[in-house]
Amino acid sequence: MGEIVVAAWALSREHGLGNFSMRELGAEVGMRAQSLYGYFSSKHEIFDAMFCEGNRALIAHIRDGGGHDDRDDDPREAIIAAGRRFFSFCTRDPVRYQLLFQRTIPGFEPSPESYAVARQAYDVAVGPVRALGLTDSEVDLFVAVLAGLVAQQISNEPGGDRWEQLLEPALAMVLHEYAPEPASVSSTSSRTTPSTTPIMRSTP
Amino acid sequence: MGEIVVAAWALSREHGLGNFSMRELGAEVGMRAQSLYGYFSSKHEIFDAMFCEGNRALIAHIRDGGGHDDRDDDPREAIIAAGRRFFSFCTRDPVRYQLLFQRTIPGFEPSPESYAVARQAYDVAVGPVRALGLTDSEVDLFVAVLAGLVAQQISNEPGGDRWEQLLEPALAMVLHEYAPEPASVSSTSSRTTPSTTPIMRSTP
DNA sequence: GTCTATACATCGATAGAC
DNA sequence: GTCTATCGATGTATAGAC
Repeated sequence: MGEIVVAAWALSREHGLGNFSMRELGAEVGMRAQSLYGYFSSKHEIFDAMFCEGNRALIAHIRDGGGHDDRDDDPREAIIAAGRRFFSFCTRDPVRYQLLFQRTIPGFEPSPESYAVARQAYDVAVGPVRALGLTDSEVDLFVAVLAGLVAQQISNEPGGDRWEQLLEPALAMVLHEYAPEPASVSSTSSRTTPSTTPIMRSTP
Repeated sequence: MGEIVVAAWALSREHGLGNFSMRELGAEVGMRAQSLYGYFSSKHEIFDAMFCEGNRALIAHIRDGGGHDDRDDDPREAIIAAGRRFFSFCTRDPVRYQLLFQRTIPGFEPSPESYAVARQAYDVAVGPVRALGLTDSEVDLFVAVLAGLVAQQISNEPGGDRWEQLLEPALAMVLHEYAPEPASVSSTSSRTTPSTTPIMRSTP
């Protein structure tokens, strides 16, 4: 059962997401295609198991992705660190990224159970940003910037670091623009509010 | 020939990108599936024609997307305007966006001819940002922010404006952070360099 | 639980007649 | 140029032996 999902990931990384036949997948685990239907009632159910497992892996990767760092006590450093972990999670396995965030398999919709895991993963990933007390719109902007960097890296230079190098300055830019200055070091800054008008959203 | 491509777009918008059979496409233009091979030697060649046409449409949309505006004399306003045009181009036709920028059709690679059009479209779209004299990395950041907003809008709220509303503040943020102040209005600003260190890139 | 065997509709694609 | 005929492969499904 788990072995089938592992083989499905392997074949997807080899030939592209979902580009494997049931006969091929069966051969990979020493079965005929028909026997797979004893475990999954359709190919989409296999995708659903992959989707669920991928989101669980994201949760684990964000949570324990590098042990505790003293700098995590600084919420800004925690955000950068979480961003790095999310970025590496996506770029190190573009096929998984495609299944989890692009969802391009025709007709595939995750089951309610798997979708709940995906929502949980989102909450975990976005936690450090929320902890800063930003508005929903500002959280949206954070996530969009990170998503944009990931998407550009994967589609334009898979395996490279051209956009990964922009991660820290980009997140620092958003922090600099929208997060209140930390009440430490020095209070010489005369500015306590964001330098631009707060972002307004129409949909609450 | 053009009629076939039009029908391919229509079917893709109806059933998802590429989710049409040659038989279905043939029926749409009053042919049998086999006759389509007199115009295109494979289904991928149809995708290539769609890809090429989509990029030509992008070039046209960015160039004449709203007549001349006096504010276009201000390079910052020109950037915001170009960003808006790119955003609307993508969100108004998510299937086209998927073909041009996600490229999720298994095994499809655009021909060199079509890819050249795509590069030209990129140059046109990014022109206003380049005109500001930013580094390549800063241009990358601009594009990534815009790409992230588009991706989030399309995948999380197609037809809505939750991320579209972030477009102007987001681009203003990048301008505020990386572009020198315009030499107009007042010179009271003591800051003439970006507030953070310039972005460095490893790959030249 | 997995096998063999068989089936069906559909797919992209090709060959050859007209 | 468009057709008929046909190909191998696919996802899905069922029946029955071991």
